Amino acid sequence: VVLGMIGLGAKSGYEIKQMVQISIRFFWTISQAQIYPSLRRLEGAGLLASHADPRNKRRPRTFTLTPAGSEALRTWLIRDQPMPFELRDIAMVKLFFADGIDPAHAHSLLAAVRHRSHAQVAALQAIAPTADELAAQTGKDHPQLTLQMGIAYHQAMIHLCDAFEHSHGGTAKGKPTKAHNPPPTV
Amino acid sequence: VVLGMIGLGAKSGYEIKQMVQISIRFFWTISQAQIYPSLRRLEGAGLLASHADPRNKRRPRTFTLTPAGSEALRTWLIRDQPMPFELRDIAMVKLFFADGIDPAHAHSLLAAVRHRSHAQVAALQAIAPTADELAAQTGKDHPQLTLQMGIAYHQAMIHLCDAFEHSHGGTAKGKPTKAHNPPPTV
DNA sequence: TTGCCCATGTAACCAGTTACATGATTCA
DNA sequence: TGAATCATGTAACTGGTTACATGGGCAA
Repeated sequence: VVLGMIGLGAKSGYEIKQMVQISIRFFWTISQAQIYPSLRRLEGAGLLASHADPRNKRRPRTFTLTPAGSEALRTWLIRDQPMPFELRDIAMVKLFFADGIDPAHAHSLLAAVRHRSHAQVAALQAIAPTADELAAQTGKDHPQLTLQMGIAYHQAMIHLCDAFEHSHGGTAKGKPTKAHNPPPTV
Repeated sequence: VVLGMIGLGAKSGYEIKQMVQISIRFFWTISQAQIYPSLRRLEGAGLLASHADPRNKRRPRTFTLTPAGSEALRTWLIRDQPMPFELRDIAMVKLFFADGIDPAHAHSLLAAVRHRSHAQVAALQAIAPTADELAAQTGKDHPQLTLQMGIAYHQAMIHLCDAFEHSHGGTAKGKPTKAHNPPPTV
């Protein structure tokens, strides 16, 4: 990820963090505390070159890919390696066990899940213009693809929440509707 | 998860592991090495009671929920807590950066992702009968819901892979088609 | 001159994993 | 009697996090 983001134009650790935040955070996160040690390791391995601004020491060191770094990134990308799919979602765990609680609470759990997916869709759609712009200007359209995958996932979740609710008596009259609920924590 | 699985009828650590494997492993995993210490901790906290078979020491100790354990599970399920969505998917990371590699390799990466989702859908559909049976016999249908969510996710991935490929020249003739590729590692 | 954002760095911790070790039971 | 499966247990590691610390530049 670090090499990839520098390949896409990130120059400092700080910018890497930001780019992750507005691009791949839906399916990959990286904490700031990992980035700086990684940069040093990659530089030590000859995959990155840093150019410190001599006028001051604290301003962002700018990193660029060395030829070896470009090559390492490329070979990693094309490598046919196992790609395990790892999802950890407490919401789904709770939903799975939700037959053990009363229908009212199960209903608001479902509402919380739906609400969360709504929020995720909104957050992802907010960065869509950036991806579209990138595609229009440079032809790089894979970021659009991964973004759409994120959106599609949460739209599917919302759809299934709705379908499940309808199959359970439609307007649950014994229950406060979601509109009156305090917004569930996400 | 441990309390929940025992609530659903798992009696031993071994059975918990198995139940996770055939139910929630799509969105939550738990390694065997965690389970036994957890069981002891939960028993120490008075949430579980164990009944060792006196005739031999190695046979599965059977655990049951104490009233306090039932209550703890229930309050956890209805608790309005943050439910962060955590996905880590190397495949999506590679796809995101795939504009940096040549179209042929990008294409086979896409094929690998599609193939993986196909496999996931198949694996999930294989356990659908179990969930259906549970719903028919006991009325517990939330496991069906979470299962469908897993399936829907991967179907959406497959759909987007196809759409993306079509938008990129349809039958990529410069490329071996997926049918001729060795099955990509997953 | 205060406060906020940019930017880097690190110590301490921790959840969870891999790998290994062991023993009982069942079945061919 | 040997292999496979059921079943439990633990040591060692590790990838990653939180929290804290620092310091420069800029704008009100």
